This record gives sequence, structure tokens and C-alpha cells, in this order.
Amino acid sequence: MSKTAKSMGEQAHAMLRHQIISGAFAPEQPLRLAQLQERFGVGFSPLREALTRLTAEGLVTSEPMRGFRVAPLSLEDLRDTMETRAFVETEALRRSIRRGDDDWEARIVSSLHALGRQFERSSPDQPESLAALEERHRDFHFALVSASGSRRLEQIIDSLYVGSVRYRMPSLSNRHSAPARDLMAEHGAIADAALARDEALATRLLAEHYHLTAEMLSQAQAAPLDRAV
Amino acid sequence: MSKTAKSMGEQAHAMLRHQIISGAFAPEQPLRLAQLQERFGVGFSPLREALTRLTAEGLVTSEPMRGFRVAPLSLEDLRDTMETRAFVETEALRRSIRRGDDDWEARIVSSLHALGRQFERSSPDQPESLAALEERHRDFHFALVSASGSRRLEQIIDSLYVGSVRYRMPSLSNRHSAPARDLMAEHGAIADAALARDEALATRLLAEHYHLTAEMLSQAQAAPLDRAV
DNA sequence: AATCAACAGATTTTCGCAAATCTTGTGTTC
DNA sequence: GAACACAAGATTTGCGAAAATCTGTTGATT
Repeated sequence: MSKTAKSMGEQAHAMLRHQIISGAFAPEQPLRLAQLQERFGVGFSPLREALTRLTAEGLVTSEPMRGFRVAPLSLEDLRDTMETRAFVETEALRRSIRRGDDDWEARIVSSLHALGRQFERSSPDQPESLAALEERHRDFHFALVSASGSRRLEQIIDSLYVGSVRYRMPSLSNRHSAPARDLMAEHGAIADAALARDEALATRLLAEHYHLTAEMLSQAQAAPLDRAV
Repeated sequence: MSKTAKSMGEQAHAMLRHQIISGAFAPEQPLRLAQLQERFGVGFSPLREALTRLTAEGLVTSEPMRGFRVAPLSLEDLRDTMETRAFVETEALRRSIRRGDDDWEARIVSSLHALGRQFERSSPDQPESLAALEERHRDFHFALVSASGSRRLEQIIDSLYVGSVRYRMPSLSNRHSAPARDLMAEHGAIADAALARDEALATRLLAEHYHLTAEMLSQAQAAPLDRAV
């Protein structure tokens, strides 16, 4: 389970994905095969497979005979993605509250706890700790909706998460992005409402959480653009 | 726009996709590279790319070092997929009714008309006409939700459609699948309600349409299993 | 001066072979 | 007789070179 030497394709996929998400490549930047081959030390075939998969995930775009490039970011897409997340995840949360068993509750409690611990531990100086924080954050939100009973909803939630994480990563390291917001309190309130099986409150809090996030990220996203001009 | 000689990868992707959807390959059947190479006359690389893309689309599964196989079908997945379609598309329809302009209305009218024509023309004897009918059906449903204003919702709807079309194709050619159902009347009623901007009615009819379809396909899907046992 | 054609360099896409891995069938041992 | 090890065949995966395509530049023509 642990020693399994992953295939080159898997490795290339994981590395590229991580670097794109963490912003090592700029949006719209062309991804040249030769350059990537040197950078990761893998051949053409695994790279193509990785890029094809990333294209399907929406992190990369491709035009025939013109290669691959990092998928663009836009305010429009950010808004759309966060709104859609709110729409889909509130439904998944609603179903989870109805169907969730003891294990579901345990997953929420434990992932919230882990998120809190990592939150205390993290600082903007350490990029790794921010990656770990993002991981915990993701785990908590997935735990919330993990009893929806719908494989399809889970897949959709997953792909929307991928579509939104690139907007959050840069702003995590930016102090301006968390001006007057108590993230742990928001998460705690959502968890409490979910565990209390209060559908209306839990879904309302979750939707507000996403709308708030959307606005903050929009500002963080718009700021660099203003400066650039 | 038309003469563009598509790349081998595109071709392989399109052909494989079509054959899987139309049921030329059985679910869970292994897809051997050598076999596909002979069948389509393309090399390993384009085939791998095609299979990787199809895996991302959910039509194919892959296990490391054990190759690719046609994705399985199940009653569970059918139910889940159709329920999720109803959930997502009713929202997209709601938004389209609010935001749709003259072009949106025109798309509905024209695609409904084209669907009706193809419906008259089609017979179970001609596989091509059924493929054309499926195409028209798809176009109509996409037209309904084509003014939602959300790229993400459109993507989700698209991927759920792909996930459901394999269940419908086999049952299209099966007479038992359309016992006492006036499909054109259902579609006409949905279109009328949408054009009349009656959100509540249109979304209710659309949801019922999908629930009915889910039940019919479930029976068609369960039948062969009963016989096999 | 502007437009277009053609050439050279760079890049993507494709192919066939070698290496790594899995599967199947056979023989041996307890 | 059952379980295991092992070898042979089949299959996937990875690599580098060759072919096809695109991009940018130079030079000729109007």
C-alpha cells in the first residue's frame, strides 16, 4: 500500500497538478513538453498522459497541434464556481444530515479538530503548512457532505473543489485576504448545525460561508489586476 | 473549420466513445491496446490518450498495470445519475427561464421541432436513425438549460448526460422500453411551460420527465439481468 | 510601405521497440 | 489432493527518434 512505486504517469500527474495548483505556473502559460521533460525527468508519454488528465480536470487547456497551457483564471469563473459549489454542496449537506450515521458525525468532529490544530500551527511564512492547511480545509468540507449517498454529487463536488482551489492558494499567503474573518468560528458553527441535524441552519451557514469566500477571493483576485494596470 | 484533418488522438477518442456509448463493447470488458490498434488502425500513443480522456469522462476505468476496461453499469448508478440530472437541470432551467432571451426561446422551438421530425422518421430497425434521435433529444434538453449563465452548470449537465446516455441507447432499440409514454407530448409540455416562463411548472415537468425515464430505464436494465440468471 | 510567399527553427504528435509487470499453466512439495 | 513456486506468454508502460505541423522571419512583389 505504501511502497508501491507509482507509475511515471501518476508521478508526473501529481507533480504537475501540485505545481499548477500552488501557482508555480502562471495562468495561460504554455506548458512545453521539452521543458517539462527536463523539469520532471520523465519521457513524453507519461507527460502527455498527465496533461491529458489535467485537461479533463480543468486545470489545463489544450488546442490541437498547439500544445497545452495552464487553464486561465477569471473573476467570472471564480464567481460561477463558488456559486455552483454553494448550490451543490448545500444539497449534499442536506442529504447528509438526513442520512448521516455515527461515522459521519465522527468524520466531521475529527476533521474539524484537525483543521483547528493545523490552523493554529500554520503561518504564511511556511508554504508547506499552508498546503497542509488547505488539505485539512478540504477534508472538513468533504466530511460534511460525505453521507449524501450520491456518488455523482461527490464527483461534482470534487471537480468544483479543484476548480476553486487555485483561487484560494495565492490568497492564503496574502495577509490582506483574512481581514476580519473568524474562519474557525464559521466552520465550527456549520459543524454544530450539521451535528444538531438542523438542515435549514446548516445549509444557510454553508452557503454564506461560500458567498463570503467568493467575495474575499474576488477582491484578492481583482487587486493584482488593478496594480498591474 | 471543416477540412481540419483531426489528429489521430481525436479520431480514436471519437470512435471509441461512439462505440462504447452505442454498446459495441460490453460493460467491464477489457480494452486491450493491441486489439484496439488493429481495430482502429492507430498507434499506442493516440489510443492511450483517447483512453485516458474517456476515463476522465467516466466511460472507461483503468487500473495501473492492468489496463483499461469499459466502465460498469448498475441500477444504483442509473438512479443516482438521473436523480442528479433532475436536481441540476431543474436549477439550470429555472435560471434559464429567468435570464433567457429571444435566442434561447428560438433554440427551444427549433430543437423541439427537429426532435419531432426525427421522432417521426426514426424506427428501431435503423441504428443510425436512433443515434440521430438521441442527438436531437440531447440538443433539446441542452437548449432548455442553455441560458443558465453558468459555465459550470453546463459542464456538469454535459458530464451527467454522458453518464446516462449508455443506459438509454440499448433501450431505445427495445420496443418494451416505450410502453405507454408519449415522449413528444412530455417534451412539448416542458417547452411550453419554459416559454411561458412558468418556473414552477416547467421544473416540475422536467423533474417528472427524468424520474419517469429513470424508472423505465431501470426496468429495461433489470430485465436482461433477470433473464441472465 | 504593405502584403504575401517561402524558408528555417521550434514544437507537437506519432510510431515502433525495449523494459517492467501481470497472468496463466505446469510441476513440485507437503 | 491442495498449495505454492516458477517459468512462459501476454500486456502495459516508458523512451527516443521520425514525421507532421506551427511560428516567426526574411525577401520579393505590387
